[in-house]
Amino acid sequence: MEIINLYGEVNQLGGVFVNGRPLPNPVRLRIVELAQLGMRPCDISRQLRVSHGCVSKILARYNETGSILPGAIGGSKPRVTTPAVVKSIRDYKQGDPGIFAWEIRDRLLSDGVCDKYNVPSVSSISRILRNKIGTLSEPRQCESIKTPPAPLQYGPVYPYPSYSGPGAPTGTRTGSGPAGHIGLPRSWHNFLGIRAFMDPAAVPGSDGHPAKVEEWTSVPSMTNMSSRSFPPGIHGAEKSNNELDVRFPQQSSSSLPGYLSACAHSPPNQYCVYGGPATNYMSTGHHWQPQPSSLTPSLNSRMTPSLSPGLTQRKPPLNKHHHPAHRLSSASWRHGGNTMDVK
DNA sequence: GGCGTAACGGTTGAA
DNA sequence: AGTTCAACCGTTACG
Repeated sequence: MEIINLYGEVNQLGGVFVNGRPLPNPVRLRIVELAQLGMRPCDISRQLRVSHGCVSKILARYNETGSILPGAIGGSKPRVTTPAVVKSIRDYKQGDPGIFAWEIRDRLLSDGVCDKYNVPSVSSISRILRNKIGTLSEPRQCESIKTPPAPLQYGPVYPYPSYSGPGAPTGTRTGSGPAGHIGLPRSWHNFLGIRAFMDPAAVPGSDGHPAKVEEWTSVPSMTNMSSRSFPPGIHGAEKSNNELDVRFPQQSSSSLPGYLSACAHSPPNQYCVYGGPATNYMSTGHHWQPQPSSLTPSLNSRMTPSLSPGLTQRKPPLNKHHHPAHRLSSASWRHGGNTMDVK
């Protein structure tokens, strides 16, 4: 694979990508737009010079979640050290300053504060004691000596408090199955595309979080994409991409509101905020707080127009079977007098 | 030829 | 401060 510069590589189609990093939102948006215009995925792939696997994935995700945004990269599973757990630990510690971490762990279980799936590990408890309750007392040096009576399973800690439903883990992780977009393993994902709809106030927009756009702003040519074609309000998201020499001509007829709503599931510095302040579309900041019914976001309701006030009506989900008449030549095509130059 | 997806190597960020 | 781990990414190759 040819390395064209510090950041970008070139795929087989000649498109530039950054390994390990999501495509810029404008490109993702463009993929969905083109698909909604009836262009076949293979043509989109060629047109945007994005691998068909990626096109397929993005469109599948969009169909699934209603969001064009990438998932949350990095980070860890939702913390098990919820305020309630910390409070309990504090209480235990206050009640018995000499209590050991493993004893706390046992008590969390026996008292029902946690279940076996979300009980913090001993090391986590130790860290809590050290970092959050450190001032209470510190007989901790003994903890490494006083070991639990039996080897406890410190394995994965499970993100969902008291989650013991049918899908409860059987010794492995909870959350989604492999590649699940529904039972998303991290709480961010539980409201993929949902939060911004449900709680516009939770979409702070440009709140000072610096968007990590440096790579893409450096990418020489993300295959000629232009921000012109994106709906108002999304422009903030592609701000950085304006610098790209990208050329997409037509004013997009598809406003595709809500495409970017799912940025709530991305951390503030998440690269998905390519363009920084996408004020009304992107939520920054982590939203680890419990999400009501978050495990089963209604994907059917995700596109409910009423959930996206002020935004134009969502288009229906993409049809998997595009009408042949909508096939577009990859050479050039016109929209509103503008011509898309493929090369 | 088009499409879905596993494998792969990479990035990221909380613990 | 550095490491680990598990999430995600897009590309590639295969069926």
